[in-house]
Amino acid sequence: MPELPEVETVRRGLAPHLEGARLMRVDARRPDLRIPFPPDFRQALTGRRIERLERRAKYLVARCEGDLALIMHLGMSGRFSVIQNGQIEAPGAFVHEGTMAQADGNGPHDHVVFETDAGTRIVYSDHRRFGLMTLSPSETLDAHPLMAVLGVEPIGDDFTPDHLLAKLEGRHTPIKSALLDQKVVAGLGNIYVCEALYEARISPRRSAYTIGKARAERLVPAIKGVLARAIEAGGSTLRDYAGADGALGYFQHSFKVYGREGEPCPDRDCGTVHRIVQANRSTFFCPKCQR
DNA sequence: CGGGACTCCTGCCAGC
DNA sequence: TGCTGGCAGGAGTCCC
Repeated sequence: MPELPEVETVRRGLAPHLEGARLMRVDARRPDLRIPFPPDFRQALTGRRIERLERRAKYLVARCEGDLALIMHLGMSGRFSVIQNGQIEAPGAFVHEGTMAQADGNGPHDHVVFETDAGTRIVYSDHRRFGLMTLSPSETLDAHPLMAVLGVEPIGDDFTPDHLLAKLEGRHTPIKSALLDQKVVAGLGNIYVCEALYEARISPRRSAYTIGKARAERLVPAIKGVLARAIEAGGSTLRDYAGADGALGYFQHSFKVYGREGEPCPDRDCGTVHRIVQANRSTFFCPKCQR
């Protein structure tokens, strides 16, 4: 369940190890994750230098020399471990169900191993295999089918109340579902949508097209604020990382409503946090103050 | 064509 | 105690 802030935290943790490094060895231990690895995956990447590690929505993109981009998605359980001199030096990036042992590259869920010219091993583990890795020409990355459908970045200047209103026009789906649609805004997941709607005091059940200007002007800053604080928390986790368990991710943060069914409305103490199911996903909200 | 249901996958945990 | 079924969900696909 990494959402935008967790992916950004992973990017910041991996960038020092990947940017400027050359991949000396690339090993995919199985034919696929959520989608098959490209047939030339290993061959195309081996020997190539990575210039930049970028993030687009929940995707990581390694921009390589020679017009090649490596597109990566963590799915729900994807994580990276960085191993230097046989020791795990940097966080494994993301753990969401308790604490798992750091990947050493030999575990049953260690699916991809990169080795750089600095002698660093970067191991991608993903026990549910909802993640993916694929390749694209770098120059036409935005036209890649996975990228072309994505809406604007919620933390960017293009994400404004007016932009959101235009995207929601005519959409009769609940606002909760609309915000999970990566075409509307790219990078939100179940948890931060619940949190942002709570902060903006908007009911997750409200039809998207009825949001209106005033609510949109609360919702957009709420989304940006929730994400910014989560990125900040991830950053401090990275800085503080000192060889503990390497766990990064949601469960270092605390949420106001997500997972808090039955608890009192934390900010306004006006009601109780309820859990409902929308589009097969749990939604947590306070029916008293979210309208 | 919009929108909801379904699907992939595996670890975990409540409940019997 | 040990098994089982349900649940978690990102995002593509399918169907009404």
